[in-house]
Amino acid sequence: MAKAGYHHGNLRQALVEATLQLITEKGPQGFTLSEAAKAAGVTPAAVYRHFAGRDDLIAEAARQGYEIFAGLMEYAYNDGQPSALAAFEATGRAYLAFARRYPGHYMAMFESGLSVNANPALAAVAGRARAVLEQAAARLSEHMPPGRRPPASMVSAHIWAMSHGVVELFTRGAPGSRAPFPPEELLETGIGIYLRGLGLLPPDG
Amino acid sequence: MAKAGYHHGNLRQALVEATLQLITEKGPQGFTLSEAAKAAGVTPAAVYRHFAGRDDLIAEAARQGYEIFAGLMEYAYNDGQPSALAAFEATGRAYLAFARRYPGHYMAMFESGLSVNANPALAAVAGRARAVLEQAAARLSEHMPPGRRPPASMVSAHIWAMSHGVVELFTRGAPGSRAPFPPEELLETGIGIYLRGLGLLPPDG
DNA sequence: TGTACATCAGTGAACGCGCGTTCACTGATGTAC
DNA sequence: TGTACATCAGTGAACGCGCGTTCACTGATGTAC
Repeated sequence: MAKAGYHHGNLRQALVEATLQLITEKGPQGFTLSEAAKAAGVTPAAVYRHFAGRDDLIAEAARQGYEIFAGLMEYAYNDGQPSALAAFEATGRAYLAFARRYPGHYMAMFESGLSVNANPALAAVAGRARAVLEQAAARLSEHMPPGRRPPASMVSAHIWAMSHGVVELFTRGAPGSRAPFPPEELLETGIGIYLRGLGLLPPDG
Repeated sequence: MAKAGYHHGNLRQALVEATLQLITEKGPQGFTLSEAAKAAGVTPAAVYRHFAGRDDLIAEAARQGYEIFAGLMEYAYNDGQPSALAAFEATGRAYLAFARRYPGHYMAMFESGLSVNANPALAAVAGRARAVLEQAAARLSEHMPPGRRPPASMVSAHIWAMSHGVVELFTRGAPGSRAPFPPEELLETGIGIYLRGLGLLPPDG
């Protein structure tokens, strides 16, 4: 890792990691290209060997984040085993765990204001992550009475919105800050009530 | 408004409005004090007559946002009339309407990373807004079987999280961007399913 | 194994720029008489 | 109504700074022979 010479060895990735660290500390808009270079132990000019600029650096951090995210979601979903319901709940927990464990990636992905669709590689992997959520919702829908079930994409949007809201409002020292409950509990109970509303859990489970 | 002389007349508020405009366009971290001054037609130095710096400017924008927000929520809640349920749903709609109508305020409040508790005036009015949500949830709880009802503060946190998530993910050109449904519909159906899960709406209403 | 050479990652100096912040000032406004 | 004066909001020049970006360069690494 520390090659400590004229050539860095793996500067590209070191810059991404410096960026993630800086985003975690100061937010996606709160740092400069020069800071990232310095954090990686390198001259600002060296950054241009690997990235087009600051935005490109953030985009790569986000891309790696989506990669990890998609992997975690797929792993949690586990092909719908042992049951559609259990797998669905596992993806919810995985969402929150990802946000906690990879805050820099999460911020680069969802709070940097970058346009996912402007970057094809980014759009592809983001789509892969979204597909897991939607498949989980679709499999869940099969257990609902056909006439009354909302579209699977709507269910996945609801769950995504609640998960994201919990992360943003209660995971950091944010506005709701008194943090009445642990985020994990908040999300778990919230999803539980929601699933009961869909008729997928017993009325007073 | 346009006094067009050496003295501006109402520079303080003009600066806040310039700030709101800039936040809407470039995000809470994406503009400078000098830009705000220029947008208000004034020298950067003049800003210091009214604000301690850029953060103070953002804090005042957020404070005014919380003021408007609290007022809208109180108006929508309408003292729980005509029913606890209807009033609760109205606050949900008001939340989204606020985010749409006052995007600069919303971003200053929830996306600027400012610490609400660092500023007493801000903390006070933010608390007032939160109190409306919690009261709405508390009144709703009274209609639930006592043994099984979750705490009112949890219910209000759930709803707040889902509302915020819908705003962040589906209201702007954000990551979920294909925007499968109008945000208003998404929030309304989401809250509906959630309330059904609480036993407050008939199982297949 | 040794030498010559090509490659290219990173340097460091340079540039012009806009930033935040300060300061003595200026001139518009309001008020006392 | 008119004059003198106090107030204070906004000016404009100045400062030092760090930024993004470019450029010719340097020196470490890899490879051909």
